[in-house]
Amino acid sequence: MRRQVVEHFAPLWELNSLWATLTEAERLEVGNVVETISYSKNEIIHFEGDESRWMWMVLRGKVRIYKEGIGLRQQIIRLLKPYDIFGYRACIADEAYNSNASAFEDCVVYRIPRAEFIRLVKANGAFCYEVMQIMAKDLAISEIQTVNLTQKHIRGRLAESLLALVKNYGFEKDEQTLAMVLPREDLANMSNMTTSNAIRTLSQFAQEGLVSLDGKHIRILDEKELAKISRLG
Amino acid sequence: MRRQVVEHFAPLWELNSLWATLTEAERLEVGNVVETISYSKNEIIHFEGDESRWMWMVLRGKVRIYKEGIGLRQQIIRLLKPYDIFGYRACIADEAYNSNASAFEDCVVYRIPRAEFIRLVKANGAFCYEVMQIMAKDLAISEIQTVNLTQKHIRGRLAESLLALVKNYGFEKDEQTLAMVLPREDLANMSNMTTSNAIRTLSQFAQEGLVSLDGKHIRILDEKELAKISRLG
DNA sequence: GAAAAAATATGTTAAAAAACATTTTTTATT
DNA sequence: AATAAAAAATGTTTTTTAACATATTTTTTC
Repeated sequence: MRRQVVEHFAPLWELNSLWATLTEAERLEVGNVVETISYSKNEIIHFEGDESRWMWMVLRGKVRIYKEGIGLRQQIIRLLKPYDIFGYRACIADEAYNSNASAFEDCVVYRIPRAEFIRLVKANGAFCYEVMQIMAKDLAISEIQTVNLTQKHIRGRLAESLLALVKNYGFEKDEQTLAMVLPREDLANMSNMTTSNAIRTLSQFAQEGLVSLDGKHIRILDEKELAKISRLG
Repeated sequence: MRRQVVEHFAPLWELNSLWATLTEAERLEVGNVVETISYSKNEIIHFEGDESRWMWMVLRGKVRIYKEGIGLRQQIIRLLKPYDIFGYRACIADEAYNSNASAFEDCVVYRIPRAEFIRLVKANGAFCYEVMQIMAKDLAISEIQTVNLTQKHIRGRLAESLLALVKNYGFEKDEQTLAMVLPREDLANMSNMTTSNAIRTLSQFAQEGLVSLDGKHIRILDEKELAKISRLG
């Protein structure tokens, strides 16, 4: 269940370069209106179509941003980690959220009312520029993703997703095991394929010695070859 | 061939709400560094991977923004019309352009050096906010596009593209003929399908009375049914 | 205006991936 | 620990769409 959290977290401005741009006065203001909320695994944080009343930041855990298309088939747009922001696009465009956000695992988030976020964007040029740069990166990722998902074949798309997970979450201490444990269904929803095909193709990769599988734990054995498969489609 | 244009165009700040935010001093500055360039049909304006030295605005004609994926297959990201801006994302992210821009037809564009554009963004909050809103809209379009192109079948994708063209360019005086004349190949590159399939599916639509075809001119006869085909995938 | 080139049209075949079906394994619940 | 539920694995069939082939029409070039 969603609930207010009493546990203490570091204030926003100590967490990343975005919030570090705030002035003393702004920090006070934001401190007064920020809420800390925890969600349990798979709980929905916001729905596509909901009025964008807040912009959000992940504090702990991972958040899944996804759209539902034809026949409730899900497309994961982004997987977030601590200190990533979300919901900011809808706030800026003054539109409803255009995707769903759900707790990938138990997690804690900060949320700031839209009005306060927009006030900061308009009042503080450095803050605004930071948000812009984040959005510019997200836009590039989205455009690249469109081409990857439409033009590459299943193997290429799956390899692409595995490499994206490596880039985003890195490895465990062994420098091989993906530091992100996810069900095959999510891997499928990232890669625009059915769960069956994600499972099948992943076992093929294992048979070819590109990865090794231990339940949900994936070890990346041949990153170079995966990159090649991804590149060639 | 690309060439400097001597013909007179209205100054930027009279053209749309973005440039209207500039102060007198900024207008002078920009006026000194803006260049007017004309491109002939299908000429490349910038390549993916080129250093983002300018942000651009269409003055006359249409511009095609596209990416090349596997095997040089093209995906059209956006089709622009006068007063639309492009190349701004790469300038803000301080990255190379992530797509190609080419003249869809003979056209004239303004271009502003990246440094000047960034200076404006940082100095003028209203200008910055306008750019942000444009980017927020483009990001939403890109995310929707990803799901459309990956989940819908050929008929749904083609219907979607036709409706997008209607929305973007409108109709001729007859209120039926699409005010945008484009080869089937571009329609295919918008819709993630082969040219053959765009041609075939378009003739099917014609046979079903949804559109009528007169060479490259497309009359939309049953927008409601096209919307239904698009919606159901 | 004739020839060449490009675009459109349409039929056929092959490849890719979804859909469906069933079994096995893992995880959660009592 | 036993049972139920969920996830993973894997084989088969069907659908979708690309690839290929070829003819026709339209546009461009000389």
